[in-house]
Amino acid sequence: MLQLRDLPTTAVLEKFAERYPDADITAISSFLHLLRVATDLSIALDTCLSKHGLLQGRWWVLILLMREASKTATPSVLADKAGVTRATMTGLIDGLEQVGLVERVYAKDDRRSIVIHLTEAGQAKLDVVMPDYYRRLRQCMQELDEKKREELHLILDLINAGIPALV
Amino acid sequence: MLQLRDLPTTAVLEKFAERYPDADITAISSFLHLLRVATDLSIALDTCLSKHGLLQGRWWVLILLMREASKTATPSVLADKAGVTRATMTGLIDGLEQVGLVERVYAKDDRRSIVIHLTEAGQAKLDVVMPDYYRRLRQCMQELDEKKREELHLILDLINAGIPALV
DNA sequence: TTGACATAGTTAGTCAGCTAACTATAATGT
DNA sequence: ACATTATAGTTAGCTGACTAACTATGTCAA
Repeated sequence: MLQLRDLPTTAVLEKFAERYPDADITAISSFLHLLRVATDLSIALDTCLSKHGLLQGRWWVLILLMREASKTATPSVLADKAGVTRATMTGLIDGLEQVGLVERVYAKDDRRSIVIHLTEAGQAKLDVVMPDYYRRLRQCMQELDEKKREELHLILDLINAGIPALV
Repeated sequence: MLQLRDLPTTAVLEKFAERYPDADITAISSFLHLLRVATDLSIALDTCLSKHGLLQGRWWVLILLMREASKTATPSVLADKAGVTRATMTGLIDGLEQVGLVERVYAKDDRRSIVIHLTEAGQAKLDVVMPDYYRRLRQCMQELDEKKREELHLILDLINAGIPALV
């Protein structure tokens, strides 16, 4: 995703709207603002995680495993939940297995399938990363009171409902 | 950016909050919701642009050039405004130049520098892409009234101000 | 004035995503 | 029962970001 360092001013958008009458200035402005803040958040998250030797992909896999009572899941399920292809998940698991945070366990009932297991080291890594992440995130959002958080939730759902119209 | 197909329920977050007391459940929920909607928007934008043979990077370069009265800018300035490295901008310009949407013009005053010029074909491409993009975006955001757009703006600014705390 | 540093753009190599094709195994319908 | 189809995971190769190193040119201070 681009970082959109230089968002258009209203004056620029008005100029564009003269040439392209379909332009809805506040819609464009909201859209770009949303993309920009989200990109900056994502970059900040990566920076935070990289201090612990993780990136978003691997970190998310660990979290998905921790959510399970058995601390295990198949690569296919993990891929679906993380929103990546199975091929990408193979790579993420390779990386995590090499540093000992997860292990591949071969299934007996279906010999095509394997399960990925969160190791003790993987859980220990989360026990360091998550408190740090949660503490930082709390600070990041502290100026947003509960009312604003609810407003945001509603607004995001409205935008989300409109996404099919964009494609 | 991950696609976060499977956001945690409040129940899952409460479970995590037991183990990690710093967890601020509505902050986490807002954060992930924002990232997810923005990612989906970005993917939808790419889908829309790809119908015109563009991706976000190249499209944004064309827009930045069109904003200028001279329809030109240097690669360095474009890189800064698009939030990519100069190396990446070299590649974006290569691609745009190959299909004739921009051209490199060698500067006389500073022989290190070149300027990138939006060609007639580049302007013509924008004149097709932008109305389509604006029309779709208007539809996508149509359920968001002006009041909600202002609320969103305010909320995003608050979150943005908190980002340094996340890094 | 000239040596050190700064700036503009490019090149080479890395990385994490992707698609498409592959192997192995399981499930299914005739 | 067995040929076809579906599923699980991996591999190979592509892409568009990135960093680091490079060439060429400009700037500035001793």
